[in-house]
Amino acid sequence: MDFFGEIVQIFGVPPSVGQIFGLLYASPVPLCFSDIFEQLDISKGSASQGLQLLRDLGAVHSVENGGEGRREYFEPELSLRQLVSGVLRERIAPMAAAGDERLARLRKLAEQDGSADEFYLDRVEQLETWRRRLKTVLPVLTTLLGPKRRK
Amino acid sequence: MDFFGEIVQIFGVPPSVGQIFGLLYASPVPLCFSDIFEQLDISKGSASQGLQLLRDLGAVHSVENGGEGRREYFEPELSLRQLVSGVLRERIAPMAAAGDERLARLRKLAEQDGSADEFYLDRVEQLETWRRRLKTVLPVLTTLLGPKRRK
DNA sequence: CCTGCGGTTCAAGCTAAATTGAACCGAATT
DNA sequence: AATTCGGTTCAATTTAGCTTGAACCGCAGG
Repeated sequence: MDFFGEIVQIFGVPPSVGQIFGLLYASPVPLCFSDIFEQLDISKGSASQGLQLLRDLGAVHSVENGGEGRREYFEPELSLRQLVSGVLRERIAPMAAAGDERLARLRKLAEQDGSADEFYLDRVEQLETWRRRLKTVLPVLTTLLGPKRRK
Repeated sequence: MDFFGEIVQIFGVPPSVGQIFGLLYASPVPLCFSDIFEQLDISKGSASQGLQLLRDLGAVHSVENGGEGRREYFEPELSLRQLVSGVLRERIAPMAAAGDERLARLRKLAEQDGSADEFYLDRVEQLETWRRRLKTVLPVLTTLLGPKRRK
Protein backbone atom coordinates (compact mmCIF):
# COMPACT_ATOMS: atom_id res chain seq x y z
CA MET A 1 0.00 0.00 0.00
CA ASP A 2 2.62 2.50 1.01
CA PHE A 3 4.38 1.14 -2.04
CA PHE A 4 2.59 3.67 -4.20
CA GLY A 5 2.83 6.25 -1.50
CA GLU A 6 6.59 6.34 -1.89
CA ILE A 7 6.85 5.81 -5.61
CA VAL A 8 4.83 8.83 -6.58
CA GLN A 9 7.02 11.18 -4.57
CA ILE A 10 9.54 10.96 -7.40
CA PHE A 11 7.11 12.94 -9.48
CA GLY A 12 6.43 15.49 -6.79
CA VAL A 13 3.11 13.92 -5.90
CA PRO A 14 2.33 13.82 -2.18
CA PRO A 15 2.38 10.41 -0.48
CA SER A 16 -1.24 10.46 0.53
CA VAL A 17 -2.22 10.73 -3.10
CA GLY A 18 -0.13 7.70 -3.91
CA GLN A 19 -1.78 5.84 -1.07
CA ILE A 20 -5.19 6.61 -2.43
CA PHE A 21 -4.22 5.27 -5.80
CA GLY A 22 -2.67 2.26 -4.12
CA LEU A 23 -5.86 1.56 -2.24
CA LEU A 24 -7.93 1.72 -5.38
CA TYR A 25 -5.39 -0.38 -7.21
CA ALA A 26 -5.51 -3.04 -4.52
CA SER A 27 -9.26 -3.14 -4.39
CA PRO A 28 -11.20 -5.64 -6.48
CA VAL A 29 -14.20 -3.33 -6.47
CA PRO A 30 -14.54 0.43 -6.96
CA LEU A 31 -14.48 2.43 -3.75
CA CYS A 32 -16.30 5.55 -2.69
CA PHE A 33 -15.08 8.67 -0.95
CA SER A 34 -15.80 7.49 2.58
CA ASP A 35 -14.14 4.13 1.98
CA ILE A 36 -10.99 5.96 1.06
CA PHE A 37 -10.47 8.26 3.99
CA GLU A 38 -11.72 5.71 6.46
CA GLN A 39 -9.51 2.87 5.31
CA LEU A 40 -6.42 5.01 4.89
CA ASP A 41 -7.13 6.90 8.08
CA ILE A 42 -6.52 10.28 6.51
CA SER A 43 -8.62 13.39 6.72
CA LYS A 44 -11.51 14.13 4.41
CA GLY A 45 -9.55 17.11 3.18
CA SER A 46 -6.60 15.02 2.07
CA ALA A 47 -8.86 12.50 0.43
CA SER A 48 -10.75 15.18 -1.46
CA GLN A 49 -7.63 16.97 -2.64
CA GLY A 50 -5.92 13.71 -3.45
CA LEU A 51 -8.81 12.48 -5.54
CA GLN A 52 -8.94 15.83 -7.28
CA LEU A 53 -5.30 15.54 -8.26
CA LEU A 54 -5.72 11.95 -9.39
CA ARG A 55 -8.63 13.02 -11.53
CA ASP A 56 -6.55 15.79 -13.06
CA LEU A 57 -3.81 13.30 -13.79
CA GLY A 58 -6.34 10.97 -15.33
CA ALA A 59 -5.22 8.33 -12.87
CA VAL A 60 -8.69 7.51 -11.58
CA HIS A 61 -12.11 7.41 -13.14
CA SER A 62 -15.46 7.65 -11.50
CA VAL A 63 -17.59 4.68 -12.34
CA GLU A 64 -21.32 4.74 -12.70
CA ASN A 65 -23.09 3.05 -9.85
CA GLY A 66 -26.61 1.79 -10.30
CA GLY A 67 -28.21 5.07 -9.41
CA GLU A 68 -27.75 4.33 -5.73
CA GLY A 69 -27.46 7.48 -3.69
CA ARG A 70 -25.12 10.19 -4.98
CA ARG A 71 -21.90 8.60 -3.88
CA GLU A 72 -19.16 8.68 -6.44
CA TYR A 73 -17.22 5.46 -6.93
CA PHE A 74 -13.68 5.35 -8.25
CA GLU A 75 -11.44 2.87 -9.98
CA PRO A 76 -7.81 3.26 -11.00
CA GLU A 77 -6.47 3.85 -14.48
CA LEU A 78 -4.55 0.73 -15.43
CA SER A 79 -2.83 1.89 -18.60
CA LEU A 80 0.74 2.81 -17.89
CA ARG A 81 0.81 5.06 -20.88
CA GLN A 82 -2.21 6.97 -19.66
CA LEU A 83 -0.65 7.38 -16.24
CA VAL A 84 2.65 8.61 -17.58
CA SER A 85 1.14 10.96 -20.10
CA GLY A 86 -1.06 12.36 -17.35
CA VAL A 87 1.96 13.19 -15.25
CA LEU A 88 3.70 14.67 -18.25
CA ARG A 89 0.72 16.83 -19.07
CA GLU A 90 -0.03 18.09 -15.59
CA ARG A 91 3.40 18.33 -14.01
CA ILE A 92 6.06 18.56 -16.67
CA ALA A 93 4.38 20.56 -19.40
CA PRO A 94 3.54 23.56 -17.19
CA MET A 95 7.11 23.71 -15.99
CA ALA A 96 8.37 23.50 -19.53
CA ALA A 97 6.14 26.40 -20.47
CA ALA A 98 7.40 28.52 -17.60
CA GLY A 99 10.93 27.59 -18.57
CA ASP A 100 10.33 28.73 -22.10
CA GLU A 101 9.50 32.25 -21.00
CA ARG A 102 12.54 32.49 -18.82
CA LEU A 103 14.69 31.15 -21.56
CA ALA A 104 13.38 33.79 -23.91
CA ARG A 105 14.25 36.47 -21.39
CA LEU A 106 17.70 35.02 -20.93
CA ARG A 107 18.23 35.14 -24.65
CA LYS A 108 17.28 38.80 -24.75
CA LEU A 109 19.74 39.51 -22.01
CA ALA A 110 22.48 37.64 -23.77
CA GLU A 111 21.79 39.43 -27.03
CA GLN A 112 21.62 42.96 -25.72
CA ASP A 113 24.57 42.32 -23.47
CA GLY A 114 26.86 43.34 -26.26
CA SER A 115 29.84 42.00 -24.40
CA ALA A 116 32.93 41.25 -26.36
CA ASP A 117 32.70 37.50 -26.46
CA GLU A 118 29.71 35.43 -27.40
CA PHE A 119 29.96 33.15 -24.44
CA TYR A 120 26.57 33.87 -22.95
CA LEU A 121 24.82 33.59 -26.27
CA ASP A 122 26.42 30.21 -26.81
CA ARG A 123 25.24 28.96 -23.47
CA VAL A 124 21.71 30.19 -24.04
CA GLU A 125 21.65 28.49 -27.38
CA GLN A 126 22.77 25.27 -25.81
CA LEU A 127 19.98 25.53 -23.29
CA GLU A 128 17.56 25.93 -26.15
CA THR A 129 18.99 22.86 -27.83
CA TRP A 130 18.55 20.84 -24.66
CA ARG A 131 14.99 21.97 -24.28
CA ARG A 132 14.21 21.13 -27.86
CA ARG A 133 15.59 17.63 -27.47
CA LEU A 134 13.63 16.99 -24.29
CA LYS A 135 10.49 18.23 -25.96
CA THR A 136 10.89 15.80 -28.81
CA VAL A 137 11.90 12.88 -26.66
CA LEU A 138 9.23 12.98 -23.98
CA PRO A 139 6.30 12.33 -26.30
CA VAL A 140 8.23 9.43 -27.79
CA LEU A 141 8.53 8.02 -24.32
CA THR A 142 4.78 7.83 -23.87
CA THR A 143 4.33 5.97 -27.14
CA LEU A 144 7.07 3.56 -26.16
CA LEU A 145 5.10 2.77 -23.05
CA GLY A 146 2.05 1.98 -25.10
CA PRO A 147 0.38 -1.33 -24.23
CA LYS A 148 1.16 -4.63 -25.86
CA ARG A 149 3.30 -3.33 -28.65
CA ARG A 150 5.18 -5.88 -30.71
CA LYS A 151 8.81 -6.61 -30.01
CA MET B 1 20.56 31.68 -12.30
CA ASP B 2 17.61 30.57 -10.24
CA PHE B 3 16.57 29.04 -13.54
CA PHE B 4 18.51 25.91 -12.71
CA GLY B 5 17.58 26.21 -9.08
CA GLU B 6 13.96 25.54 -9.95
CA ILE B 7 14.41 23.10 -12.76
CA VAL B 8 16.32 20.54 -10.75
CA GLN B 9 13.61 20.32 -8.12
CA ILE B 10 11.70 18.11 -10.54
CA PHE B 11 14.34 15.46 -9.95
CA GLY B 12 14.30 15.85 -6.20
CA VAL B 13 17.53 17.83 -6.19
CA PRO B 14 17.64 20.74 -3.74
CA PRO B 15 17.55 24.24 -5.21
CA SER B 16 20.91 25.28 -3.89
CA VAL B 17 22.52 22.48 -5.85
CA GLY B 18 20.84 23.67 -9.00
CA GLN B 19 22.07 27.18 -8.30
CA ILE B 20 25.62 25.95 -8.01
CA PHE B 21 25.37 24.24 -11.34
CA GLY B 22 23.77 27.35 -12.78
CA LEU B 23 26.60 29.50 -11.54
CA LEU B 24 29.20 27.22 -13.09
CA TYR B 25 27.17 27.03 -16.26
CA ALA B 26 27.01 30.80 -16.52
CA SER B 27 30.68 31.29 -15.87
CA PRO B 28 33.13 31.58 -18.76
CA VAL B 29 35.91 30.30 -16.51
CA PRO B 30 36.02 27.48 -13.97
CA LEU B 31 35.25 28.54 -10.41
CA CYS B 32 36.62 27.43 -7.09
CA PHE B 33 34.90 26.58 -3.85
CA SER B 34 35.06 30.03 -2.34
CA ASP B 35 33.78 31.66 -5.52
CA ILE B 36 30.73 29.50 -5.26
CA PHE B 37 29.55 30.12 -1.74
CA GLU B 38 30.50 33.77 -1.87
CA GLN B 39 28.75 34.58 -5.12
CA LEU B 40 25.64 32.56 -4.30
CA ASP B 41 25.64 33.77 -0.71
CA ILE B 42 25.09 30.32 0.73
CA SER B 43 26.90 28.59 3.55
CA LYS B 44 30.11 26.65 3.09
CA GLY B 45 28.22 23.58 4.20
CA SER B 46 25.64 23.87 1.47
CA ALA B 47 28.31 24.52 -1.11
CA SER B 48 30.30 21.50 -0.02
CA GLN B 49 27.32 19.16 0.04
CA GLY B 50 26.01 20.57 -3.19
CA LEU B 51 29.29 20.07 -4.98
CA GLN B 52 29.50 16.57 -3.60
CA LEU B 53 26.12 15.72 -5.04
CA LEU B 54 26.96 17.29 -8.37
CA ARG B 55 30.13 15.22 -8.47
CA ASP B 56 28.17 12.07 -7.73
CA LEU B 57 25.78 12.94 -10.51
CA GLY B 58 28.69 13.55 -12.83
CA ALA B 59 27.34 17.05 -13.41
CA VAL B 60 30.59 18.85 -12.62
CA HIS B 61 34.24 18.06 -13.14
CA SER B 62 37.22 19.41 -11.33
CA VAL B 63 39.65 20.93 -13.74
CA GLU B 64 43.37 20.97 -13.33
CA ASN B 65 44.70 24.35 -12.45
CA GLY B 66 48.28 25.21 -13.17
CA GLY B 67 49.56 23.88 -9.87
CA GLU B 68 48.48 27.08 -8.14
CA GLY B 69 47.59 26.46 -4.51
CA ARG B 70 45.40 23.50 -3.70
CA ARG B 71 42.14 25.06 -4.70
CA GLU B 72 39.90 22.84 -6.72
CA TYR B 73 38.28 24.43 -9.75
CA PHE B 74 35.05 23.20 -11.26
CA GLU B 75 33.36 23.33 -14.60
CA PRO B 76 29.92 22.02 -15.57
CA GLU B 77 29.22 18.91 -17.57
CA LEU B 78 27.75 20.09 -20.86
CA SER B 79 26.53 16.82 -22.33
CA LEU B 80 22.81 16.44 -21.80
CA ARG B 81 23.11 12.71 -22.05
CA GLN B 82 25.70 12.61 -19.30
CA LEU B 83 23.54 14.76 -17.08
CA VAL B 84 20.44 12.68 -17.59
CA SER B 85 22.21 9.37 -17.18
CA GLY B 86 23.77 10.66 -13.99
CA VAL B 87 20.38 11.45 -12.53
CA LEU B 88 19.09 8.09 -13.66
CA ARG B 89 21.98 6.29 -12.06
CA GLU B 90 22.01 8.13 -8.76
CA ARG B 91 18.36 8.86 -8.15
CA ILE B 92 16.18 6.52 -10.15
CA ALA B 93 18.14 3.29 -10.10
CA PRO B 94 18.33 3.04 -6.29
CA MET B 95 14.62 3.59 -6.01
CA ALA B 96 13.99 0.98 -8.65
CA ALA B 97 16.09 -1.48 -6.69
CA ALA B 98 14.18 -0.80 -3.48
CA GLY B 99 10.95 -1.18 -5.42
CA ASP B 100 12.05 -4.56 -6.71
CA GLU B 101 12.40 -5.97 -3.22
CA ARG B 102 9.01 -4.72 -2.20
CA LEU B 103 7.49 -6.07 -5.33
CA ALA B 104 8.97 -9.48 -4.63
CA ARG B 105 7.45 -9.42 -1.17
CA LEU B 106 4.10 -8.39 -2.57
CA ARG B 107 4.22 -11.29 -4.94
CA LYS B 108 4.87 -13.71 -2.10
CA LEU B 109 1.92 -12.30 -0.24
CA ALA B 110 -0.30 -12.63 -3.26
CA GLU B 111 0.80 -16.19 -3.90
CA GLN B 112 0.44 -17.52 -0.40
CA ASP B 113 -2.77 -15.67 0.06
CA GLY B 114 -4.61 -18.60 -1.38
CA SER B 115 -7.72 -16.53 -1.70
CA ALA B 116 -10.38 -17.77 -4.05
CA ASP B 117 -9.85 -15.33 -6.89
CA GLU B 118 -6.59 -14.43 -8.53
CA PHE B 119 -7.19 -10.75 -8.39
CA TYR B 120 -4.19 -9.83 -6.28
CA LEU B 121 -1.85 -12.00 -8.28
CA ASP B 122 -3.05 -10.31 -11.45
CA ARG B 123 -2.37 -6.89 -10.03
CA VAL B 124 1.09 -7.85 -8.85
CA GLU B 125 1.91 -9.21 -12.27
CA GLN B 126 0.76 -6.01 -13.87
CA LEU B 127 3.05 -4.09 -11.56
CA GLU B 128 5.90 -6.29 -12.66
CA THR B 129 5.04 -5.64 -16.28
CA TRP B 130 5.05 -1.90 -15.69
CA ARG B 131 8.38 -2.07 -13.97
CA ARG B 132 9.86 -4.13 -16.76
CA ARG B 133 8.71 -1.63 -19.36
CA LEU B 134 10.12 1.30 -17.48
CA LYS B 135 13.43 -0.48 -17.07
CA THR B 136 13.73 -1.05 -20.77
CA VAL B 137 12.59 2.39 -21.77
CA LEU B 138 14.73 4.54 -19.50
CA PRO B 139 18.07 3.47 -20.97
CA VAL B 140 16.66 4.13 -24.41
CA LEU B 141 15.92 7.64 -23.30
CA THR B 142 19.54 8.38 -22.54
CA THR B 143 20.65 7.17 -25.94
CA LEU B 144 17.97 9.27 -27.59
CA LEU B 145 19.44 12.28 -25.87
CA GLY B 146 22.85 11.50 -27.22
CA PRO B 147 24.62 14.41 -28.91
CA LYS B 148 24.45 15.23 -32.59
CA ARG B 149 22.72 12.11 -33.72
CA ARG B 150 21.48 12.09 -37.26
CA LYS B 151 17.87 12.88 -38.03
C1' DC C 1 -38.02 25.18 4.98
C1' DC C 2 -35.00 22.54 7.67
C1' DT C 3 -31.89 18.80 8.37
C1' DG C 4 -28.39 15.42 7.09
C1' DC C 5 -25.24 13.72 3.82
C1' DG C 6 -21.46 13.78 0.18
C1' DG C 7 -17.98 16.46 -0.84
C1' DT C 8 -14.94 20.85 -1.23
C1' DT C 9 -12.11 24.72 0.47
C1' DC C 10 -8.82 26.90 3.18
C1' DA C 11 -6.26 28.68 7.14
C1' DA C 12 -3.38 26.73 10.66
C1' DG C 13 -0.34 23.01 12.41
C1' DC C 14 2.96 19.78 11.64
C1' DT C 15 6.41 16.86 9.43
C1' DA C 16 10.16 16.22 6.49
C1' DA C 17 13.77 18.16 4.03
C1' DA C 18 17.10 21.89 3.05
C1' DT C 19 20.16 25.21 4.92
C1' DT C 20 23.09 26.95 8.24
C1' DG C 21 27.18 27.54 11.17
C1' DA C 22 30.48 25.92 13.99
C1' DA C 23 33.54 22.28 15.04
C1' DC C 24 36.65 19.64 12.77
C1' DC C 25 40.35 17.42 9.53
C1' DG C 26 44.39 17.02 6.59
C1' DA C 27 47.66 19.39 3.72
C1' DA C 28 50.54 23.11 2.96
C1' DT C 29 52.99 27.05 4.51
C1' DT C 30 56.05 29.48 8.04
C1' DA D 1 55.37 22.32 15.33
C1' DA D 2 52.21 25.73 14.92
C1' DT D 3 49.13 28.19 12.04
C1' DT D 4 46.53 29.02 8.15
C1' DC D 5 43.85 27.51 4.36
C1' DG D 6 40.68 24.60 1.59
C1' DG D 7 37.22 21.73 2.43
C1' DT D 8 34.04 18.32 5.07
C1' DT D 9 30.73 16.78 8.64
C1' DC D 10 26.88 17.06 11.46
C1' DA D 11 23.56 18.77 14.91
C1' DA D 12 20.44 22.53 15.15
C1' DT D 13 17.50 25.72 12.82
C1' DT D 14 14.73 27.20 9.23
C1' DT D 15 11.74 26.53 5.29
C1' DA D 16 8.57 24.26 2.30
C1' DG D 17 4.70 21.84 1.55
C1' DC D 18 1.69 18.07 3.17
C1' DT D 19 -1.93 17.10 6.29
C1' DT D 20 -5.47 18.30 9.17
C1' DG D 21 -10.00 19.81 10.77
C1' DA D 22 -13.49 22.90 10.85
C1' DA D 23 -16.37 25.82 8.22
C1' DC D 24 -18.82 25.68 4.23
C1' DC D 25 -21.71 24.47 -0.18
C1' DG D 26 -25.34 22.10 -2.81
C1' DC D 27 -28.45 18.68 -2.99
C1' DA D 28 -31.88 15.12 -1.46
C1' DG D 29 -35.23 13.74 1.64
C1' DG D 30 -38.49 14.76 5.18
